[in-house]
Amino acid sequence: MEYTVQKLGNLAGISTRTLRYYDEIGLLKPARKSSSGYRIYGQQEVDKLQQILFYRELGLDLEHIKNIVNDPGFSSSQALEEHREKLLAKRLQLDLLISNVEKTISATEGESIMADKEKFQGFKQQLVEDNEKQYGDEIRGKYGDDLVDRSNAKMLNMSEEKYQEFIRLEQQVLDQLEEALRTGDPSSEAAQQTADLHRRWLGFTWPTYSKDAHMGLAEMYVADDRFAAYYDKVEPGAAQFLRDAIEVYTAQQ
Amino acid sequence: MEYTVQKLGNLAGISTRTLRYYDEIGLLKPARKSSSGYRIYGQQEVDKLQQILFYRELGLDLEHIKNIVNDPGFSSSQALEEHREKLLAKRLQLDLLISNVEKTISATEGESIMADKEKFQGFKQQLVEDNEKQYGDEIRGKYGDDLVDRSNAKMLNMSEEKYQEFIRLEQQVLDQLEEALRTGDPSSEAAQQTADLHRRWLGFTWPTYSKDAHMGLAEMYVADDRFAAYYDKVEPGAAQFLRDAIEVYTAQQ
DNA sequence: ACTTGACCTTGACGCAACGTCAAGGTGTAA
DNA sequence: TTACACCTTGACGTTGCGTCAAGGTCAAGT
Repeated sequence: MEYTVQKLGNLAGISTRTLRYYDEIGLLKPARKSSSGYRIYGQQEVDKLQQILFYRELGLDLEHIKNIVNDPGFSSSQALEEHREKLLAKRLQLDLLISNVEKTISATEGESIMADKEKFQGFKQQLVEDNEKQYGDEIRGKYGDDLVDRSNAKMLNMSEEKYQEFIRLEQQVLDQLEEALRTGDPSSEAAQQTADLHRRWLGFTWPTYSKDAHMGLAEMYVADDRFAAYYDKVEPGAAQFLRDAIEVYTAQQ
Repeated sequence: MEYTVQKLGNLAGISTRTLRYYDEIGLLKPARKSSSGYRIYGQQEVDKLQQILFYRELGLDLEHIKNIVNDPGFSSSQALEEHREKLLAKRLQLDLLISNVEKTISATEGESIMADKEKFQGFKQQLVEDNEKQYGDEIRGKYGDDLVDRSNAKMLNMSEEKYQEFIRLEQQVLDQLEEALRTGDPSSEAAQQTADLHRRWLGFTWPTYSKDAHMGLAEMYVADDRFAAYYDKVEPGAAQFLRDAIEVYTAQQ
């Protein structure tokens, strides 16, 4: 039996465009071309197409399929195994996505205040992850894996009331920082109060306190644009000012 | 604070190209442009970007995000709910994919004969599904839902030994059909034997036998290119011949 | 012989969300 | 002034086709 594009397309349940495309990328070439240039497929091509569609159903991309069906020596089992890994990873990601979306939905239902909170939570979580990626090794090297992990866990599992307190305190730090900035002096009473508030604020997310870690974080506030921006919202230079205040604070205690 | 593309990019952890793109599609436009044409973003834009990235993390496409962040009246909860449905559907599909890939892998491990078998299984399954889509209503209307469902279930759950028999019988049908074709007569002994073999072959997948259903399937062999192609592999016209033989067979019994 | 109408061809744009050059203007520190 | 980092717009590439568009081919009916 010989088939033109449409015949084969109907047979296999695919469009003629798809067959032209497969020809174009060398995945499935017709057995021959008629005198007028028509693509003519034979039985071998039908069989091969069946293989191709089988692997396509499994979600492999055409480049891999090309290798599998054209190169008999190609390890299709290895390709499938790799493909499986990719799919599993994709599912993990998808599960995470779904749980995040659901969390967001249930938060949105509970009024917009909660929505903001959840948004912030998500943002925090992302911050933690980003931070982990960028500074993870460094901080872990300095303060140990355990501290970092416990800090993250503590933040993400905070209770509702604690969270409200945490938020209030955060705002207080910002307010106090604004006032302290007007003194222009990092060792002023207002500035030192800011540093103290900041220390208490840290208590919500850090399992233990140490001057070194406190100072290290302060340094990061000026080194990392993302943190700097958070405090510079108050006023440009606020992050630097806070860092200086904390330097005095940690030296005094 | 004001930000150029790179500053904002670093702050948010995205590329400048992404910011240009968001500007281009009207998702996030800079607060203003400097005299030399530089994009300048302000605090509002930073906040908006944060929202955008939050929803992006949840996997929403930019078009939806645009609606959510630009149109305050837009129901973000509805968008999220729809998004959730889509994700769940995706996960179902993914689960199915993974199970198919794993089946294929374990089949491939048990030697290439098994690989062929599984491939065929998959193909059959697809055939059943396709067929269901195309003729489902029609057949179901004619013979009842139950018969169709049970036929599918029977085929997909066939035991290993049964399956081997099934395969052998299938080959016998084809061999016998080839021989019968040489007689050129659908009522010949050879042709009637073919029809009988075909009947027995059906017994493997059909829960009950009826002449009507047998004849109906034979009609489908010539009506549907996919089935026709399967038998026309033997020789062009084989499907038609088989149909004719079955017509005689069912009339005689 | 001529006209439909169904089939075939190649070519090229569109899709989502950017990555990645390329060519050229701008800002600033040495 | 020279370097160098930063900015701009423009445009192609990615994946797997869908969807026209403009134009040949083939069998059937008139």
